[in-house]
Amino acid sequence: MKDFDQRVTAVLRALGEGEVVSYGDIADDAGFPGRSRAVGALLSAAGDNDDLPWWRVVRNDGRLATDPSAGQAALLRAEGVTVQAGRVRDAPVGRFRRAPVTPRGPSPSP
DNA sequence: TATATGACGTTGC
DNA sequence: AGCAACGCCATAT
Repeated sequence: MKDFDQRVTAVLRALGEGEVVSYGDIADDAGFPGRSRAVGALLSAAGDNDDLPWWRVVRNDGRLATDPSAGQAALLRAEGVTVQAGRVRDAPVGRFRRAPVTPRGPSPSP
């Protein structure tokens, strides 16, 4: 196991409920800035490994990582994250590392 | 070893 | 806001 994998895995396991981060943020926190794509490859290799909260990982734009078939939207909603049109809305778009999820219902009036 | 592919990110239009 | 092109890194063939 490479240090990269070990680090990324640790960061993922450190995430809590409703905490959504992007690939780039994970790589950055793991100490490997710029390897966002490598994180995706790692999760891809992990596959159905439930030990890793892959569903809490989204794109930097807030869009879901995998296809809707993966059920990532449902998993995120189960943790209190608001997903609309395949996109996370509980966090500021751009760089939302450990975005604090606002547990509330339908109130889209920022 | 070289080429192609992809669970990404940024920039430009 | 959305879409296309380029760049970057790791795997697979």
